[in-house]
Amino acid sequence: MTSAEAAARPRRVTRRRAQTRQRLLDAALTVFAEEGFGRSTVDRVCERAGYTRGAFYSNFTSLDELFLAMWEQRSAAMLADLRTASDRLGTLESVSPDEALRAVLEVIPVDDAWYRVTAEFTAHALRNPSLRRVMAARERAVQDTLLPLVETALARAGRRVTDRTGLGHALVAVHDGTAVQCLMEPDDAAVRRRREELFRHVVNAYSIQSEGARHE
Amino acid sequence: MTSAEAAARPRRVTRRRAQTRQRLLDAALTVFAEEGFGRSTVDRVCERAGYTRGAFYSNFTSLDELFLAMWEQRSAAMLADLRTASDRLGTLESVSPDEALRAVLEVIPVDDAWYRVTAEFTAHALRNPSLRRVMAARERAVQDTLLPLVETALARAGRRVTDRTGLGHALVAVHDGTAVQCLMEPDDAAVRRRREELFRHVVNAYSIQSEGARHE
DNA sequence: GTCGTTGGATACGCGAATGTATGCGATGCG
DNA sequence: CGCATCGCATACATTCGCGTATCCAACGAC
Repeated sequence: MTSAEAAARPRRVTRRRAQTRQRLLDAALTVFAEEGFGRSTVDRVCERAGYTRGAFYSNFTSLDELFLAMWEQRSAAMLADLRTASDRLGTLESVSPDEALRAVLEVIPVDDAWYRVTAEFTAHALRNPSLRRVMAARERAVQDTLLPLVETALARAGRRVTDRTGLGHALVAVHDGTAVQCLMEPDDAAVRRRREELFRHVVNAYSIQSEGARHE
Repeated sequence: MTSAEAAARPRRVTRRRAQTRQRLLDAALTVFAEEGFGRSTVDRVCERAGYTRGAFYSNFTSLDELFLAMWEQRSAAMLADLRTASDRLGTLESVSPDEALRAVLEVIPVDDAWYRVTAEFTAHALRNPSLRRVMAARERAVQDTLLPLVETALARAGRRVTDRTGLGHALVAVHDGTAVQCLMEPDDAAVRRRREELFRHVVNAYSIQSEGARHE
């Protein structure tokens, strides 16, 4: 319901149709990552997916629509992974904040292609009010998924979050900022360690030792 | 020396030439911010600058070259501003960390057009090894300028930085991450407050009360 | 199997952007 | 003041990408 494609005519989605649509979406990720969204063309996406432009225009009306659809699909998948990990961690008895952090960072891998696309999408959204709203909604969803997990892990370590919204935004900002750094120097393990370190610091800074908790 | 244009033939740079070159650079910022780098064309940049394509090809060989030149010029200017502010703060007697933070944040305004371009450039650099090196160098320069300033301000508050490189990278990451948030919701003052708050937290997290200092 | 429908390929015309080649006024130099 | 070079405009050929219209094959219902 988030995207606008629901407004089109209610075309019956057959299996065949769904497959080519998906292949186009997958190809789009690769092509956008390689060429950049602005320099990408319908031709290239189709070529990569193994179709011709006829298939494209039968499934999408513009590159923008494909881009948005792809981004929404991929980030929804990422969010689902996050929820799964969150549930899994929730059932465990003892989870240290460090373990929780590691688990989250594993689920949200700093994938090269995906982050390139995200960077493009961000730049694109800065120019497009409706895309801005999409991104804002996504950020809220991420926070809603992430915060309970973080709070649970912290609670087990005897800490309580002081500023929920502050922490939520901080986590997203830190993720975005450090992800770029990781991709800029992909072979430097130190960058990733610093990333983790920064997350730890931030989580600590936005929480305090809760009164009833005994230390260690 | 950072860019590669020095490899061209040593063309005498007359005043006239420098002017049109500069106007093209200025126009590029606007156009790239409005249309996105990928969607920008030589035509549009020239139109905006008040020239024709002849002028462009007389000064640059490609849009990529113009983009890089523009980015380097603007970020060099920003760095110069930062140094100026740093020097000015250095001469003052008492500067609280908060004041220093404010001063720095004012010098690095989250300018809409500029940050859109930065986002584009980042995305572009993620795809281009040589641009990556340029960005990495720039980040190092920012850190080299910023860290002394932060350390001085902290020292006056009786604090000492524990992990310089960690703090440097953290500051850049936080800036990038929060700048996006500020631009996504430009009218929301709360976002900017959270940004400042996060900076404070990070600076605190990467420093400790130094031994010889008396509190207040 | 037959027929209607659907999915995608092919063919076409068009506009836009590119890069180059050439022309011409402006500018600097003696 | 005249000449040579410079700087930008103009003209041109070409390529590229788009969107549509049409066609053919695969599929599904019965």
